[in-house]
Amino acid sequence: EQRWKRLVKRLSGDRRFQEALAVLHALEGGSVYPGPVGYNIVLAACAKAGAVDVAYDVFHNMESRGVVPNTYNYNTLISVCSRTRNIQGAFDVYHRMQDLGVPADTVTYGTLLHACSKAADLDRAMQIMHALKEAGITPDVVMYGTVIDALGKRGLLDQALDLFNDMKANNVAPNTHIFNSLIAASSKSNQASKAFEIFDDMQRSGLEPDDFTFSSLVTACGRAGLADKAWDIFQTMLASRPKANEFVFNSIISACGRCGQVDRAFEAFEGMKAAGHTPDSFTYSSLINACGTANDVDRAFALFTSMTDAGFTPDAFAFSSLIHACGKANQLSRAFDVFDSVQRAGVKPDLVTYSALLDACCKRGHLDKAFELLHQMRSVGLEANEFVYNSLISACGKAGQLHTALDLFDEMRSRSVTPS
RNA sequence: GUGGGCUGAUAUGGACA
Repeated sequence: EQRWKRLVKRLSGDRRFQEALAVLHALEGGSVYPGPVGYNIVLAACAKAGAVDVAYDVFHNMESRGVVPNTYNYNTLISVCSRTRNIQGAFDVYHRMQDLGVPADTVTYGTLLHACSKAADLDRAMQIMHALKEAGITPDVVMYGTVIDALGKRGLLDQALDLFNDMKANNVAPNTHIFNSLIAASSKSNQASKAFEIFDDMQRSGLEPDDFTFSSLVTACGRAGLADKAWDIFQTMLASRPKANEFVFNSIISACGRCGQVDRAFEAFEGMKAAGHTPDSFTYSSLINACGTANDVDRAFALFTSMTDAGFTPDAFAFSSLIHACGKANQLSRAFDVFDSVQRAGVKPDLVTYSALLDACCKRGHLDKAFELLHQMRSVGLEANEFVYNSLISACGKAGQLHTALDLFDEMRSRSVTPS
């Protein structure tokens, strides 16, 4: 009886959706009835794979086979829209289920809220929250969590905290997700002390901090320049939870790097490997950055080499970090060498790669080279952003080229790039 | 009626100031 489920799961997990459907069709009229559950396994796999069109096909296929979609099926379809930031599609599905009298549940609302959040439509999310309360429905902990997290990601820490209080006033008990979101929100808003307040609150509530908690805390310290505090909390955590995951290690490496603590960053790097984790692209670019921040270009290059020796393909982040390190140490020709090697490595330089090099040129007063790069990036379809304009304008200013600076400023405004 | 299955929320890396 469970065999067909495993088969359908495996097939749809391998993106063999048509074969999965064929299995469901073959079961029709037999002794087992996969029904909405069977189709939802396929739908959920489409959602994970981001295969929107296939998901709709599966949904229609289910209907045409006389299987009436239930709340779960509609929820999954809403989730598909949500993942692809198709907020309109999500609400269309919701309205359709209302029209057909299929009851919405907490998951429906939670998924809709998540859709709003992914599409950065916080007003709509708040409207839903209010509408639910008007209808006498108290949002559950996941709904609160979704909106709290969305607010935090937009830098609206105070509103996130307001909602946190609102949920407690409604007797909804905060869980680990909620506290972790708030700690991450504090980190994003560069409020490390707030992060620790929430951390204390979390422990007073009897909840165990997890890897999410610690990586957010460490990141908060790193952003605030609290090197020792980052290291402290990391060490304390290791004492009680030696099996921290790679996120935690990457976070401490990055935090140490930001604070100019290269040696600690490398110590954590060793600890990471000793813990059995394979360093990933986050690890390497954080380390390169750590070297760059400390003006140790040679160490950055050595690391870059060991990274490729280990069979790792550098990505645009690694290259940009290396270019930035060269620029910061006034090694412009080396920066250009790296830039050339980007293309050779088959990596597409992106806006940040260009702007790192362009800024290095600007800082050295090589306006000609900077404008050449501007031209070059435009020729591959990359437009200048605020960072690029700022670099150029400030370099023109220093070089006494006021006309050019003003022209750039006008151009920037006419393209409605916000000056800062 | 009850239980179960498929669906929703959290953390890490690069450029100007």
